[in-house]
Amino acid sequence: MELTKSMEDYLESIYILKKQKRYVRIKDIVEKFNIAAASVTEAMLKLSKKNLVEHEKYGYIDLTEKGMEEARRVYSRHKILYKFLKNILLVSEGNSENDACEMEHIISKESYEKLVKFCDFVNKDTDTSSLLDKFHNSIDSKEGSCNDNGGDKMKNKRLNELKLGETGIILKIEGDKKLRKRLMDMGMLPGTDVKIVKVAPLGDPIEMKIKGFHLTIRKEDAKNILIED
Amino acid sequence: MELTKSMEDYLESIYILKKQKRYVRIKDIVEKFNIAAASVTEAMLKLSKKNLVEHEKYGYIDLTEKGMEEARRVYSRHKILYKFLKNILLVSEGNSENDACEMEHIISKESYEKLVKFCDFVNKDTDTSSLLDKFHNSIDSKEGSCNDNGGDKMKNKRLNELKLGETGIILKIEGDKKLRKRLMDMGMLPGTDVKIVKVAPLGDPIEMKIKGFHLTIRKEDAKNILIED
DNA sequence: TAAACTTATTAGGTGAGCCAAAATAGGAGG
DNA sequence: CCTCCTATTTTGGCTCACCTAATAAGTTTA
Repeated sequence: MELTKSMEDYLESIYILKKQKRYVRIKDIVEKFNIAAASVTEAMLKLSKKNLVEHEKYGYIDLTEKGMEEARRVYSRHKILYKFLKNILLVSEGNSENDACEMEHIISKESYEKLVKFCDFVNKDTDTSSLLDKFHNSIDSKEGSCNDNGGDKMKNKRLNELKLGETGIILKIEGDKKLRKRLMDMGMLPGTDVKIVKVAPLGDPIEMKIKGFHLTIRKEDAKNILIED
Repeated sequence: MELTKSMEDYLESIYILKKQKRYVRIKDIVEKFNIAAASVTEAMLKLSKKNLVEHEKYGYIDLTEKGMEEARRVYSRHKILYKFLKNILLVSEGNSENDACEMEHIISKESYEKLVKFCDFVNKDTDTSSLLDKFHNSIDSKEGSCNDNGGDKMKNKRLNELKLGETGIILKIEGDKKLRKRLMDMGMLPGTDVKIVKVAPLGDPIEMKIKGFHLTIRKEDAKNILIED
């Protein structure tokens, strides 16, 4: 199907309006989005051609079964995103709503499903609520730790500087060609996630998990791998 | 400033490429996004005019101080979203990356900051990790509970059907005009969040929290308020 | 029932962001 | 120094999602 963000927005708003008003007309959508009526008329024409909406000239607007499905798909994403932002992260109502409105169009099915499970889990598990309270308290107190961008310049580490249990993403591999090739053959490509799983007594060698399997390299070699975390 | 998604993407990619390559050229960006070189040339022109990028014809591309700031703002959002999706929700690498790539442009400052704190909290608090493990285990086992859209039709409840502690969003208020006006004057407008905080023995009256203050209404009246959760 | 008002449609136009094809610049090797 | 190849720019065109202004269809009301 592949709908644009706008088209999804129109379908979703028709869906919501119909729950409240029984009859939806061009004007309702105009008011909802604050756009020119001409734009809505045009959009309804397009959606009609795609069999997502029924709309005869100067008449009421309705969703087809297909349109309903799409609208529900989008709206269910909206709701879970809103809940997560509002109730778990304690984002303000306005920002939760706006962010949910945008993210609903782009979140993948997998992320959506995992987020549903996460919210479910937080709701049902009793241990979680006290922990969540703890988190909510901590939000207000310490205002630090959050570098929007200013301040420290996000300087990069090298692989040997990562501590046990830490994770990072490979940014770049330095050193001579031979070494670079050898490391890359082992799966160390820029963009790959690594996690340090064991460090020998003197910090050498270092064992890491990469692409699901374990890999051990010498500290000397690790110095050639730039990491960002 | 108000940059479009595309422009933010270009800035971000230049930022990342420069960390890896020292010199960034049109071709690098072409390869990164798989678009025509003409589009990149055009975009660089626009960014130059906005003083975000330095680029002389047929030469190297560099970020100005201002461009660097913007790039870092976007990139820091990317990283935290990726981490959250990948490490907390256990979304696959590909989807985490793609979703982060899109969401980075739209997430509000507040949501971003709260998400940073949340990830921080999860990392530092030791109680959390065991709980997170519990969540991660639960992900694989129960595959249910996640209605993408099919199946149940998201039917709406009425306010009196909400249980203690549950939350919902007001969808619509029915009943005669007088009642509707009275309820709306108390702040019950469509779109408002409510949370049930107390229910008297026979389910009447019902006390709820709405817009920060408490409100008590009769069960009879609550039946007129449609809720979606 | 016709004027007055509201709502919707048509027509024509804009900017963003992409494209293909043609023209041009820069660098490497003969 | 010229030729060839690749990288870049120019040109002209396309779609999407908006817009304004003019027109037409419904609706209300005197």
